[in-house]
Amino acid sequence: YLVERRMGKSRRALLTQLARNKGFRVDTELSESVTHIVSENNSGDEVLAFVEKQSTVSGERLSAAALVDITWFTDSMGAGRLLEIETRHRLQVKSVFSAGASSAAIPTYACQRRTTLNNHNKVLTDALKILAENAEYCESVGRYLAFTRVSSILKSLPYAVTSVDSLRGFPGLGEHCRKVIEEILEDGVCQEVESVTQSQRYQTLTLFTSIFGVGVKTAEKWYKEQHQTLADLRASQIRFTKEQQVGLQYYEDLTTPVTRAEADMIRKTVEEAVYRYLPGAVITLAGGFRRGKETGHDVDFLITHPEEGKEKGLVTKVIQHMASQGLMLYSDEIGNSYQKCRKQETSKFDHFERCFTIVKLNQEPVNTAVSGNDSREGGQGAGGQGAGHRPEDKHWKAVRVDLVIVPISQFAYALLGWTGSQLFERELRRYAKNCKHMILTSHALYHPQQNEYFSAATEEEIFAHLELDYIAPWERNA
DNA sequence: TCTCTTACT
DNA sequence: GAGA
DNA sequence: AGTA
Ligand SMILES: Nc1nc2c(ncn2[C@H]2C[C@H](O)[C@@H](COP(=O)(O)OP(=O)(O)OP(=O)(O)O)O2)c(=O)[nH]1
Ligand SMILES: [Mg+2]
Ligand SMILES: [Mg+2]
Repeated sequence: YLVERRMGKSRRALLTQLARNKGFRVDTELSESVTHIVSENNSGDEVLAFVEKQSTVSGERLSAAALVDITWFTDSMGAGRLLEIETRHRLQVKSVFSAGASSAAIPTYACQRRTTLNNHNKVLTDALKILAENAEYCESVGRYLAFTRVSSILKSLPYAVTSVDSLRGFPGLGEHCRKVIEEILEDGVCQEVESVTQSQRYQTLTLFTSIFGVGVKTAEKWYKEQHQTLADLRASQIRFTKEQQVGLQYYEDLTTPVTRAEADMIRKTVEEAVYRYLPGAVITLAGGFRRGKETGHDVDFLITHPEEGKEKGLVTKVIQHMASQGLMLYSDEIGNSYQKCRKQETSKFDHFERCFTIVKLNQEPVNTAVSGNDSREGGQGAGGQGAGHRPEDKHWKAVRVDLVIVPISQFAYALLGWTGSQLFERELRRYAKNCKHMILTSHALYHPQQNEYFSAATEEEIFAHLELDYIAPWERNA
């Protein structure tokens, strides 16, 4: 396999052709059948990083392939056969651990690790996620966290786990998780996980908690009342909250993943409304999309202004404007009144506004047959006919959108707080408290003992205050 | 035995 | 469920 | 009780 980076498309094609003419096999895809990875003008570390990125999809194991310099390739071409790899051919990997030795200790907190989207252990992490969810359904926060943390460690590994022995020293990985992993490595399934997923309780609570406005408590209550399907709920006499009403009404749309392209379209709409009132405002896409995800359950935006205070009261205006366009299907504004009024202290806090909305995203009329939302009454304007199916002329989609208006002085904290992932946030705050005796929120970082607040203009500065290595947004997929 | 993120409606 |  |  020839690495294109720094070699160039044309030169790579030329060398590939040349080698094949001489009877060598050259693959254009990385796979486990690759024996040599040849690169030109890249360091061993760079090639390794590249290989890791490539092998994300199917988690192939390439550890057998040797990383070699172009000189090995040219020498071999000259000799007309595959030469033994000499030291001068071998690309040096700085991290020393190329030889397969178990590498450095894994740090305890997810905020001390880099977790990108290429998960080499999806089967294992999916299984642990199911046990975590099930613990949540048993209202066991502790067990939920324990399973979730181990799952996150496996997501951060640059290789696929193949033996339980290699798991020694992993923080938070105890008897129970080890047994789960062992069973899956052995025969592909774990009995406990299988019995959870096939249980009626797990399936029903998963369905009910996927409704906006429904948490574990409510799902459990409805399950105990013998409800099992959305149709049951809709046909019942249950008194739904406003959130649950829209959650059921737009269920189909809200459970359909939002694409990056849709996020960009919504950004345009938000920009138009925001700039109308505050032309100098700056809008930043946060949440999972900022971490590089291709899809999400919602779209998260941060809005600020270079002049402190200019942003005050913006949320309401933006919501009202979008509502006047008929684009606001639901909104819940959240201000900043303190439940716990801790001391006086500056205008450090003050205005910080949020709004959870459901917006109407206009779409091109699409021809792909059946799909629909609420099974009884269709959309607003037009006639929703066919029982349970989307009318042909429904040309929009309901999308959850979160808006956060933040004064520039708190922007870095809000950005860090709203970029996630959720586990990354919890771990950052847990680390701050336990290791640094500090409290981190999405507004500030402070030291209660010394009554000191830390200002930060960038996320880098916050990591520095915490004495953590900087972790980039795409490495926060814990 | 205690802890497990923090803040809002 | 696991660590301090 | 729910949301992020
Ligand atoms: N502190 C704190 N922050 C949270 C919590 N839940 C979410 N956040 C932050 C981090 C998230 O990345 C950000 C946006 O939340 P979302 O629910 O939209 O999740 P995210 O965008 O990561 O994924 P998504 O694709 O939307 O499901 O808000 C929480 O429980 N505590
Ligand atoms: Mg999101
Ligand atoms: Mg969100």
